[in-house]
Amino acid sequence: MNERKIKVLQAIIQDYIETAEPVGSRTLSKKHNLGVSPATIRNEMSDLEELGYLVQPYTSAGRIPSDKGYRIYVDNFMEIKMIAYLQRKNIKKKLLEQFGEVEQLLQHSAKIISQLTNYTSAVLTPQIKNDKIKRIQLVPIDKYNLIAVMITDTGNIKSPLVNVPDGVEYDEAEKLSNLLNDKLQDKSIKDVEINILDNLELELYELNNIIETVVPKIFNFLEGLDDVELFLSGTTNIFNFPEYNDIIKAKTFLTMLEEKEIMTDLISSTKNDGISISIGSENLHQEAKDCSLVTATYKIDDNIIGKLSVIGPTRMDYSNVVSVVKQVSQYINELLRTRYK
Amino acid sequence: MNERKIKVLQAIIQDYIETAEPVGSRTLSKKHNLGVSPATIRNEMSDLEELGYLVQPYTSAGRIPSDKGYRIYVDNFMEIKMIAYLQRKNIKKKLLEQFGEVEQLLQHSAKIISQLTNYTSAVLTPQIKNDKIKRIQLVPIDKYNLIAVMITDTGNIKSPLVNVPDGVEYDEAEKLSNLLNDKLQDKSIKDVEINILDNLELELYELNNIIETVVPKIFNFLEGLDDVELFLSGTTNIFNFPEYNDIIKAKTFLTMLEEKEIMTDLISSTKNDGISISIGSENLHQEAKDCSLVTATYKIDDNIIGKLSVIGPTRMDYSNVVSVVKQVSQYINELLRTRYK
DNA sequence: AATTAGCACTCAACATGATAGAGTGCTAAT
DNA sequence: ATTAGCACTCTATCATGTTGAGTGCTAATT
Repeated sequence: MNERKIKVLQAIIQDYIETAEPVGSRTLSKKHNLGVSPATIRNEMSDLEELGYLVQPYTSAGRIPSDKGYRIYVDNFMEIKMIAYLQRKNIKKKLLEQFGEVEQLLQHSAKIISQLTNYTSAVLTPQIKNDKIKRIQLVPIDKYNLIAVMITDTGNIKSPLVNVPDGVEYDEAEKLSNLLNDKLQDKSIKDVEINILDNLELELYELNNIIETVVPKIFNFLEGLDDVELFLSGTTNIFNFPEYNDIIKAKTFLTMLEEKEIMTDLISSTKNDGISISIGSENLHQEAKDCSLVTATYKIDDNIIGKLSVIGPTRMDYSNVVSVVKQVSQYINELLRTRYK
Repeated sequence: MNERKIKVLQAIIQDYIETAEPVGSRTLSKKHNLGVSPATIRNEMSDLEELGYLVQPYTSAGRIPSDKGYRIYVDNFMEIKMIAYLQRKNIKKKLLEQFGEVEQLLQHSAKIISQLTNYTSAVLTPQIKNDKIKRIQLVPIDKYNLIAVMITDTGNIKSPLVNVPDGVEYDEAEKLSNLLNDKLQDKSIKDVEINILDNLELELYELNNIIETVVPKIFNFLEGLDDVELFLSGTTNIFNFPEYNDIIKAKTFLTMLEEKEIMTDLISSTKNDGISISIGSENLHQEAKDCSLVTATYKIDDNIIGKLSVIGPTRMDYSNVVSVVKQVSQYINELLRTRYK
């Protein structure tokens, strides 16, 4: 790989990202003045193909980058521009405007990212099951209903309604509330187990029948908590790209987006620090073999708790996407840090 | 409109719904044995076109139903089959399985409807701003944070986190809690106004600075509550239909689905009892001029609180869709009634 | 030894033209 | 009032030819 090969490869990739057309030697020598004739470029291209960085859609067509080509580009040649000051300010403003609950913030981040990149963005919420319960309190509504309010160390609030057919008095609820708080505080949700029930019954035997109805319901609720949520935004953006002019391709892509499990897998299997890029066949699922993902993490308390991702064709403007994703994730981190410390 | 015209129209509509191909006189006389020759059918078709029930995509093609044609079919000729017993049981089972919070139930209903109909389904959640506050309670988390738990008469639970920079004591929170409860109970959310603040300050002057931080935050939260939420399911189902083989049509449709305002308008502008069908150009928005909506309402407390809808091409299997939507909405009503009474 | 001009060859994309087939509307016969 | 017969219309499809961007190889040039 001499200097010139690198230049040629880089030029081809940039051109292809821009035009979506296979790049030929003549076009290349015209646009990017490499100082050599098309014939020379042809030879280099032939070499690059042999090395696996380029492919030819058919004989006597121009070349397009292979997954391996994108990979070497992304790892070695790509320049990441800093996002413009005004745009940065704008992102921050928009994020602050919408910062009610954490989920709102994330949903809105997805929207901002898809608008700025023109691709589809996907955000994974924190894995709430790893959260520790910070406080739990039973709030009576009437004789037969109460709300079990819980807040976790990462600021997640859950408040399921619990029905008590036999009725419950105010002071009973309070007693049970205190007891639950003692037992569950600082436990992570997935560690809460049903056998805690037995301990409770021993300690507070006069409330046995209430405990027996309320506690299992809370456990069931915690059990049933969706592990992560997935927010999508800009799903129709793919219609901007010629690779999805084929109705079957478009359908396949959109169907994949609808499958929460696949998306969750794709996103959460990326590496856990900084920006991670996974290209075409590198992806965990066959369904995403024509797509690339650019993923960032966001944290609270120095624990990784979620990821945000851009998904689009492998012919993606990686440089721009990386800078947007990086910036937004950085702001989310800032906002979450100031909020929950 | 003699008897025979009706039969011909009906046959054309059913055939077109099934095949998506313009229906010609010969095909028609073969499939549905109407007892007359193609030539006679041709004459009837010509009449029906003049009456506005049919249109011809181009000279010398078969006929397809116009919006007006579908309308008369839906209003007068359509038979609605009762959905099969086993299927009914299955719907109920699935709904019960997933009945945690109301929102979950609705989200799941959307999924069931889209699966059973093969179209896209959209569900509008209750207009929470019309709900009355049943109970409000402040739950302290630590010195600087508390959760304002609210439950409404329709069973909606909201629990925003409220930050109190100056700190708040346990008993202060309780006092304020009781006061808020007194003042806000049975008020509808949209009637809660900021000037209530002033009254509170007069009554509980020793808590002035806490009231000043906490109460406005709760008001802001209530103000900012999204009026309705929209759940979609089966958005990629449209790719099953030849009318969306055209990439532009597909894009237009999916883009419309992404626009919450349009969808909310379309659905909520339908009539408020029983099943409502709106066909093509009858729809409120230009964007939906090739679509039909079949919409049902669901209620709690005899107040209409939400709608569920199927959206698809005007060439929709109205009969089947109506029966599914009717059945699901009925079950939702049942479940909500037993739950919140 | 590296570069490049020249040239024959390849292949998708597009335009053209011919044909088949489903359908219509009209007229005259039943 | 109904229908058979017929000329006509229009789309869809297929084969054919042309264009143009691109390649790879060879021989000439630097």
